[in-house]
Amino acid sequence: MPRPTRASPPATAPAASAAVNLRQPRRGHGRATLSDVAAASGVTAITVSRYLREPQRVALATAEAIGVALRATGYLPNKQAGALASASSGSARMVAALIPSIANSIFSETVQGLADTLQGSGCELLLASTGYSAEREEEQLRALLGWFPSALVVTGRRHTPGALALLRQAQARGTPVIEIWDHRAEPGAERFTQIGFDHEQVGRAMAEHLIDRGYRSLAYVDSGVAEDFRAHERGDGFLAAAKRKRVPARRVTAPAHEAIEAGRSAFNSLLDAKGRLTVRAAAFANDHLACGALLQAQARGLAVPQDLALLGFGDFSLGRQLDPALSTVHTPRFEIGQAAARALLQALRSGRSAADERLPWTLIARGSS
Amino acid sequence: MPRPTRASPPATAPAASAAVNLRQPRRGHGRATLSDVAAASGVTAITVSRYLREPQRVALATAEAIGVALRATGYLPNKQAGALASASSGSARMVAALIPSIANSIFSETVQGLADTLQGSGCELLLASTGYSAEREEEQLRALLGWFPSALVVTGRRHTPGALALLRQAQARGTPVIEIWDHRAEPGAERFTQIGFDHEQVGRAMAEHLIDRGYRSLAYVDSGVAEDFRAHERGDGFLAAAKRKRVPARRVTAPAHEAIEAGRSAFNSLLDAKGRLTVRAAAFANDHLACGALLQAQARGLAVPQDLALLGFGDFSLGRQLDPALSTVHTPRFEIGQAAARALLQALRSGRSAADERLPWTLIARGSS
DNA sequence: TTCGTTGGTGTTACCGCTAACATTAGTGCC
DNA sequence: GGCACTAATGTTAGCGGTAACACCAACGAA
Repeated sequence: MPRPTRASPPATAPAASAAVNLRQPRRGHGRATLSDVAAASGVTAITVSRYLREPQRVALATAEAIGVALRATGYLPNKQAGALASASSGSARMVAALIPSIANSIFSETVQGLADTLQGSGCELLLASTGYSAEREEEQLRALLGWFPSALVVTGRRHTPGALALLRQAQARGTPVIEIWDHRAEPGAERFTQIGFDHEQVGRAMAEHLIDRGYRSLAYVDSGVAEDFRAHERGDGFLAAAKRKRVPARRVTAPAHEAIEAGRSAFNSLLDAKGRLTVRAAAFANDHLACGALLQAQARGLAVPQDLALLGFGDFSLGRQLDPALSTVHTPRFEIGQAAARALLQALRSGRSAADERLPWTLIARGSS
Repeated sequence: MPRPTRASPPATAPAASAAVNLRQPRRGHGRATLSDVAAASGVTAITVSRYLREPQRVALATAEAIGVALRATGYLPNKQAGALASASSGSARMVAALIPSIANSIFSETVQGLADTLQGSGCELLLASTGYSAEREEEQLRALLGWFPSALVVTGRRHTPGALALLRQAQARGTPVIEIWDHRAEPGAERFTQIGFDHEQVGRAMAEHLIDRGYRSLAYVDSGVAEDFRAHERGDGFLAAAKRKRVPARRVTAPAHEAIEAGRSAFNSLLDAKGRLTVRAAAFANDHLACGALLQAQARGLAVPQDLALLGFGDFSLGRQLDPALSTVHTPRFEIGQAAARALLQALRSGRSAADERLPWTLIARGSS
């Protein structure tokens, strides 16, 4: 019995005093609120609020009464209100993530890693995809920021000036900002936490692998998606490494349509006017392209890797099943999501910004190179 | 220094007027608010609010002043506050989606369809994955409901009693609830909008296809994930159709690990003690399983489809590239997301609950059957 | 006794925004 | 001129919750 009669003021006095307030009430949405629970358990709203946040601070008897009332009313806290009342310090948190494409298995696994790790931490995931467009990224970022996310996850380190300003503001206010899938030690001013790896370095490793295997005429088949910056950077690294080793190498760009099909057509750009191969080995922006090229090469009667060596990127299941199996670069796509979630939870807890994390990738030589 | 002197009232009093309200203000988060914009443009907050929602209702001169102030302050509306103030009627909307697994390409494309179609409609996507667990679904649902989403998208029509109650409550309050990936004309009480197709019917079609091709001894290789209800239902339909046609058929269950590998082991359960095939044709819960089995069969020197016919489900890219290409059922995975988004936007606009939608699938006979 | 402490709870104000209603100035019309 | 009517803006009171502070009884120490 938490409280005796209490002052008992002119409680709920009808008729008398309240000549005021004949205004139409703003009907709620029908869900139980804190006050409903409070009324049902004979305390005030703040006590229920305390019970929910720090149960050990209310008396045992009160706690039990509140517990009963909570169950009876089926109360679910309104996180909008909670977040509004205690900007950021509350436990009602939302993480906004922006990724180029959800359907792409690369990113879907990253999102899964994020979602799994966020699970149970009291953070919900607000997701948007940018379609590899920096403008869309800015637009979406603006939309997501309206919800006052407690942390931001964006893909890559290239953003429009507008997006960059928004991200910097958020960071300045103490909202962790994490860039995933990229990691580049750049000097420059205030940066964001990066969780990923260096794509130029991967490109170099790809070139070196092919050169080590003895191929002396190379191509990098780049992604047809103009704003797939990471693929382009791998290409930069590839060409730079080839140049350093004085091995001829060129870059061709695949068409932008469905990737396996694009790989098939990309194969043709490795041929000269008479249909003869112009290179001995090719590296690709992703496994789908590489698989398309592999299938096309075989369809034209070429032997892989004798006539043409192929190297992919991503380690998708398809490549493992072909014959020869595709040599490729395995990327920590799930782990990037996990690490981002861990970093951001850590940052939220500690109040300090999260540390960069460089995640390992591996070049897996299978039959195609 | 947790607390200042306190008790000593005139403490730190700035002498003059305000003897009241020496309470510490609840510092905001540093972002510009409506009042900031209002102050900067010489009007009150409500006018700015009106300008943002119904620009034609403020005078031209005022509108211009506000426009300038908006840009100067870099104002971004706080959607939490907006949603709180105008429960549901506001344009700040959030759609909560619950899917079994984001990494699974089936669902990731559906999420992409959802996200793409929601894009620009002023709805943001709040996403959670359940890992194919009904309990986790309920838990996540509870968490997501805290944000008062304007609409709910859940996968399938099987839910825990608790989740069902929550969904029904939400629906009763006017929140559209959409079940995707399933469509089953069941009598029963108040149902939710369903957007998908009938899995039992697909299962029947799979059996009939194999029987039409002349196979007279069948198996359905079910998903090892206990709560992949839709896969089980396809199995039910498969066995029922076989029974009706008096063709022997049995169900085996694949192990729950990585799907291609699981398919390889599932293949073994089609053999008898002496390693001889016990069936002439097998249908699978998904393409990954089927591909694994196909590769394993070929590895053991069997001819597909002469010795064993195989039929998958899902139409993943891998199956198209194998030799023989995998016969399968193509599903409208992207379209389901699109249709769900369209339906829910429509429901939000009209205030009426959305109509069911049965989406088409197709059985594609390729080389493996 | 006196007073400071502590545990448990209530009061007030406010987060940022919008619904409902109020107010003011201008307009057209008899 | 008086009056209803509209356009433009303001005032007030919330939405549902929590921070800051106030209050009070029970208790222990001086």
